[in-house]
Amino acid sequence: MRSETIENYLKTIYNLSSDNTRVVTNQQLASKLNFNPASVTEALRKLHELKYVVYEKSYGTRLTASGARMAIDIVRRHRIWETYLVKELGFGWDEVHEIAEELEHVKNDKLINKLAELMGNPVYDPHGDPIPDAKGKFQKDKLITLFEARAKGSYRIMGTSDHSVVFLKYLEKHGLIIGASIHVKTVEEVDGSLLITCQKKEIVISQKVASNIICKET
Amino acid sequence: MRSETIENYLKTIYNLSSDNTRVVTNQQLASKLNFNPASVTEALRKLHELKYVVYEKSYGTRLTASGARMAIDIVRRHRIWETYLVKELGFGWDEVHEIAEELEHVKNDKLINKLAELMGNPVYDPHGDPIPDAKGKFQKDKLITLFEARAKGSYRIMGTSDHSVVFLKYLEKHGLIIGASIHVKTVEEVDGSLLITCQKKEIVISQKVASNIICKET
DNA sequence: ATTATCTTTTAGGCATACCAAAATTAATAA
DNA sequence: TTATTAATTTTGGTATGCCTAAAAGATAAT
Repeated sequence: MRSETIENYLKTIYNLSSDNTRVVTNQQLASKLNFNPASVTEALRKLHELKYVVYEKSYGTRLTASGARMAIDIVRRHRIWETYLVKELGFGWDEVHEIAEELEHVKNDKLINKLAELMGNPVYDPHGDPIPDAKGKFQKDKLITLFEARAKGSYRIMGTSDHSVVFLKYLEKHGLIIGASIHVKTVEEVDGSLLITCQKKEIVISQKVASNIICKET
Repeated sequence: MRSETIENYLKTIYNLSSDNTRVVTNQQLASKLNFNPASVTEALRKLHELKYVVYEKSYGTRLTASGARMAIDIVRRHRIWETYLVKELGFGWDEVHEIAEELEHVKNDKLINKLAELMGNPVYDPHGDPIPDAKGKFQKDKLITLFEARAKGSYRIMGTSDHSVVFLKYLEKHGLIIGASIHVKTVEEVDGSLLITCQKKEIVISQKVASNIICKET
């Protein structure tokens, strides 16, 4: 199999399986890749032989450890390139996806690591998606403001940068206390506001508030 | 035909034909591309249909205008990437060729032009090969020092930056006067010295001397 | 001019990666 | 449970781009 073919399948399976927690169906893959389902069946059988996926017929597919690693490496390349194009070359965040789709197939660790280093090893790309490091690990411990996070996912509140009574009362009212687990459900591009859940309640918080909440990914 | 296949053929034909001045044989292509001659025949017939080459059987091949243009665009992308990798990312000049071989296939004019701009639109790559501009033209009129040129080719001496009597006598002694045509035969990487011919005589000139001779490509 | 050599082309094959249509299997509803 | 519907797989087919071996054509030497 051509390496680009393998990469496109693994990447798509990874994205559809939400971090490899779910099994992916042939139909999902076929529609995402714009292929005929018959082609997907054929490809999956080969990927199974190559030990990149576990494929049980008429059931579904999931990535093996080596398949997931390869997928994460592709994701890293894609997101580093997107970040580079936006931050260093001045592209708009909406025009970089297609270019990164091609650049991601250039497999050279030194190149990607140098680009990452040049930008201070960013942890999120311009769309707010997390960038795995060279070892394939997603940053989870670094403290960031909720504004910097700008990504769907789960976080734990670790502190605030605004210590005024007004602000702390506001947080307390919504249960946004230190140690609380929150979940970012949507990120509004227009004004940077976030829709989050905290203790089963949904709250919309503004960019301003978000930028004063210090948290870490969980 | 896959665009990468087309590009690899056109690029190779361009390089073998020395700026499209000669006709290229199937065997030359086959050995350069590490393909069987039979495969080359087949590909050339398709490239002829696609109007990228003029191919007469058992004679040879040359690029059409559109084929040459495409080849030059590939050369531009390749050389811009090589320059970028060396100058901006700190790669060694000897390790960038393979990476550029992959990056050159990413066709996005805006990307290449931004990279070029970032570097001040360089006219030579780290190996001393000329970089065509976005319109496919090679720089020929710009005045440069012979040191900057660092490339095999023909030049005309247009002046000097060192006007001392000693220097001018030195030049005169070797016939390196204003208006003289010279030809750079080899560039010594170690010390930047050049082996040139001037009026049929061979002369080695140091980097120091070269950097005081102003010339233009002819 | 004829033979020997070298190059190019033809002919037939193979793997990849896609497709459409038919057959099978699984899921859902009556 | 059976019928219906939906998803998956099988079967057979296509274009691409490479291959080898044999045939044809061009070149060079005697």
